[in-house]
Amino acid sequence: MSKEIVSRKEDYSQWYNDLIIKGGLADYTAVRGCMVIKPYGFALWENMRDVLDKMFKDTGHQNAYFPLFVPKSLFEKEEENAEGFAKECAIVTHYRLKLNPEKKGSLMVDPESKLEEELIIRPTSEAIIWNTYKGWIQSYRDLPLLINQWANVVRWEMRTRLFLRTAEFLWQEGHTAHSTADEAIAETKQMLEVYATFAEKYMAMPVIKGVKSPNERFAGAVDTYCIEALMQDGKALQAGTSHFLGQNFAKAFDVKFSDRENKLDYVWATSWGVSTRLIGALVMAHSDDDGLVLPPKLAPIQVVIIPIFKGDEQKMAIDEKVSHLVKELKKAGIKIKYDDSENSRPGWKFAEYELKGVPVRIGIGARDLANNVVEVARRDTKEKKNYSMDGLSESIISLLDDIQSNIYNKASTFRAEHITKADNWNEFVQLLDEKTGFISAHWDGSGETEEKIKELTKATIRCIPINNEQEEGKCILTGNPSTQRVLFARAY
RNA sequence: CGGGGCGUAGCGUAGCCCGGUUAUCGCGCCUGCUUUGGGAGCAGGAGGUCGCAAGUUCGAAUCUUGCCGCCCCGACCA
Repeated sequence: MSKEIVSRKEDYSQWYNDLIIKGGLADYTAVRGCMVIKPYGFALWENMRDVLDKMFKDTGHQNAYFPLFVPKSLFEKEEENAEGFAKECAIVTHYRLKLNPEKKGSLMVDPESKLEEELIIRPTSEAIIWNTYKGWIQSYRDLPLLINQWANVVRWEMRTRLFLRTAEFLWQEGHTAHSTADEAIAETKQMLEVYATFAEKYMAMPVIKGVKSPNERFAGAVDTYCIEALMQDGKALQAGTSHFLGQNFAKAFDVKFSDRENKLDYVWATSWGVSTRLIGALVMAHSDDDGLVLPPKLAPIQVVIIPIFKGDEQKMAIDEKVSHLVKELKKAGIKIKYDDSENSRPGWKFAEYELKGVPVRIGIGARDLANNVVEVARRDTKEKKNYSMDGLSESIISLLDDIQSNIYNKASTFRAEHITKADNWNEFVQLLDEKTGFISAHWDGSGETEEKIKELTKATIRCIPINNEQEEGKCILTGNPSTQRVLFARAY
């Protein structure tokens, strides 16, 4: 019973923490603001990573790796970017410790070891990468340069939250260089599509594709494209970003190329990334009061088999039958676990795998052997049904597909119900407070108005949706003329 | 850095206001038996610098002061 989780309605934050800690994904550590990702959580990340990595490679990208440390002089070259991250950097100033003469058994920073130049632990890698690209790019023949890196980064946030905002997190960051603005913009949009496809097809999480307002734009970008997801508490979550960087970094790092006419020009850049935050999004998008609900396409365990038996004789008969089933299901490409551990009883296992979000559970006992059936329980609806053992792999595959689309549809319905139009200020505030979710409203396009709305309501412009419908209207706050609605929400 | 709260076994906690035997209870853990189709039952057992330091006192988990750490709310943010 110690593993019971707090209900979502009672305490949303506690519910979220319980899901992650008791579901076995991650835990806090001794390090401030950092977490340890446990094997089950990491297996989930690996599955996500594998899918994304393949999508990147299918769109012509290659992986590489750049240093963790960024010398301060490089870091500060692109001013806007440096300023944007200045307040959340971890900095290496020394390289050696020594015994503390005043306190036996303790160490102190050796003042003699002060670095001539401080090293910034990357909060993002544009600086170190563009400094490297300078040496790689001379001609249009070297372009486009399409590189991705899987790495960890550090952002010294004031307040942290498992997966959503930790001091250190894992991510991928793509950094590309192009000979024309159009090509770079096309790349930015292409990667946004990749992210959206991943979120919807694999995470079963509907997202809105859009462009950030100038206030919310990535420091150093010309345009920031994003995918925005909606969580079950009605708050929005930025799930991925793709930036068109213009020539800002090329100019800051002096990266020029000769075009076909032998004219020198700065290259055009993009960067794009998603992080372990996606795990937080996944957790919040689908889970319920019984625990995690993981989409079959990403679940580390898709099917768990639990034997129910009295005595060794029954156990052996079940083992024998299950070994054939496991072989059959594995052959069909299903990630399966047979939990025949005798340390815990069936009821405990049922609850445990529900907590862990395993999409399908198969129960098998002496009774089932006699009838040539298994009991199949699906995590999303908690429905239980007997399935014939004959052709089990086919029926399980179609069940997994069904679960995948069911949880997508559920999230999709929820989101559709939580995008609401507001046409005046009172309505806007009331919707934010009572209905939550995305509010579609007119905005006069000014940064001050956006800032003011944020101050008054804590809502920010999540994005201006791509291919947004143009419509005459009046700004929700100022009444100034507006040409389109944008999406507001309170966000993580 | 501002406002609030908390630190007692691996986890969650009672006791603190009003100082007094051997620090409470639940989960978990260990041993044994019985169990096993929705988080098992019984019996026995192990496990504690009561966050740290100083002070008051015959006596401190409890009172005082200082420090440290954590959580929540705000500013910041993928």
